[in-house]
Amino acid sequence: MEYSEKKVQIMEAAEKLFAGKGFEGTSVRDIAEAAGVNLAMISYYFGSKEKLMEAMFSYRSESFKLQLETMIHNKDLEPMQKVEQLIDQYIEKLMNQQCFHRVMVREQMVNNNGLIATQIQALKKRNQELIKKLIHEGQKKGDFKKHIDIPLLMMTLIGTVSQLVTTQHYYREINNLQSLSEEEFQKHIRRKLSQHLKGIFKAILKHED
Amino acid sequence: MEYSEKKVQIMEAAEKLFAGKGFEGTSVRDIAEAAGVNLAMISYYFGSKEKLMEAMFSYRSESFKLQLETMIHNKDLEPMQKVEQLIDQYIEKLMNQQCFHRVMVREQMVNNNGLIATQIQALKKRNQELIKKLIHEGQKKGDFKKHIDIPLLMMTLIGTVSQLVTTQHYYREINNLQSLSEEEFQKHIRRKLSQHLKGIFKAILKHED
DNA sequence: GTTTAAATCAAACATTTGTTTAATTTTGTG
DNA sequence: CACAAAATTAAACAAATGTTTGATTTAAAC
Repeated sequence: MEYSEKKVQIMEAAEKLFAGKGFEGTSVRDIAEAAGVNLAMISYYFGSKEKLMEAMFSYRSESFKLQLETMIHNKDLEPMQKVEQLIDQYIEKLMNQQCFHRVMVREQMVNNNGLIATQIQALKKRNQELIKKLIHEGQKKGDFKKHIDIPLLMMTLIGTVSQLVTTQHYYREINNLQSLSEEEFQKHIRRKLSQHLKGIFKAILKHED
Repeated sequence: MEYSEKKVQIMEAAEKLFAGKGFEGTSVRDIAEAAGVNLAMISYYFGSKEKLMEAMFSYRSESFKLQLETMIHNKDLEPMQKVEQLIDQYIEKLMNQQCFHRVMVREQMVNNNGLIATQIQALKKRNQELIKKLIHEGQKKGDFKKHIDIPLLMMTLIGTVSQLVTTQHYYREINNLQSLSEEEFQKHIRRKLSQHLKGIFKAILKHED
């Protein structure tokens, strides 16, 4: 599907609303108003509300993929450095697309076997493969421990970032960070998260217990 | 509010539906049918759909609280043992109330300042206080490191469990666990999670880096 | 400038929504 | 049994929903 300016306009408005109020909680009229287009344009361009959601998903999925292919084959980086880059990339992607992430969190809770579930599954599988390669490489080099539960490790990476993104207002309050500007706060989160997760990964991948 | 048998019947049906399709995605007629009561009974008992949600939330919140008060003051347990019990209790609560948890995940994403947001905030604060006490005790005894970011640590605990609960079908597939019965699979998850999180906590609380 | 297709619009469409009504049945109490 | 309160029901309600229609405007091509 090609994305005309108007289409993108609608998809981005829809994304924001879906993130805040959910798919069912957002009316087509809400979307039309937020996008500044006539109500009928949504059916005209996408066919239906459901198909708008699918289109938005495809649109965002593309830019949500981690860009690791070249980095992975870089011989100048230690495995641990690569893992750290993976963590930072993941944080970056997720923090930069918080709305889309919220939509994804909602969607993956319903185990429908529609187009969107398939897309989420594909995204997950792709990232899982990448980190698997990375860790196996480190194990072969003797840098990492044997017997690492990679899916569980991914749960911790994704889960921690996701939890912070979806409940950041709590985090902000509990840490008395209201004085920070929104931008400063976002930077603060990224730095903290990066540090925290790298520590966890290092411990799991390297330390003996 | 007192919970008559019929009220509980309705709340539990609603919980299950809200978990699967969200609040807005569930119609009052859906709930009535699932609970086996007449449509009008929901307004009759609860006043409105919104108030039913709030009632269900209060009802479930009560049994969702961690029971740690007595354990915390037990002098026979090492701080690390207490942390491990905290982890296991958290896993237990969340795995036993997966539907309610899903509803909570959805709700805490919308930063409304209604009754439900307040209840979630209270729950979080309570658990946060408990673990704070626990960790400070361990630090005083010299068992744990100084400078631990407790809120972030909670993000990892809650986030990891939550991520696994909300995407367990994906986890099951990637690990080729389809042959297990549902019950066996749930047990498998608990064991794995417990082991995994205890390792992380131990590393963060004890290891120097 | 005319023609043709695409884009935009207000209005209408049929359903579904949450809630209320008013009548009926059940239950508990004397 | 008689009576009152509570519980249950089918029907109706207005409002909101996603989608379609048919007319009108804009844009592009010749």
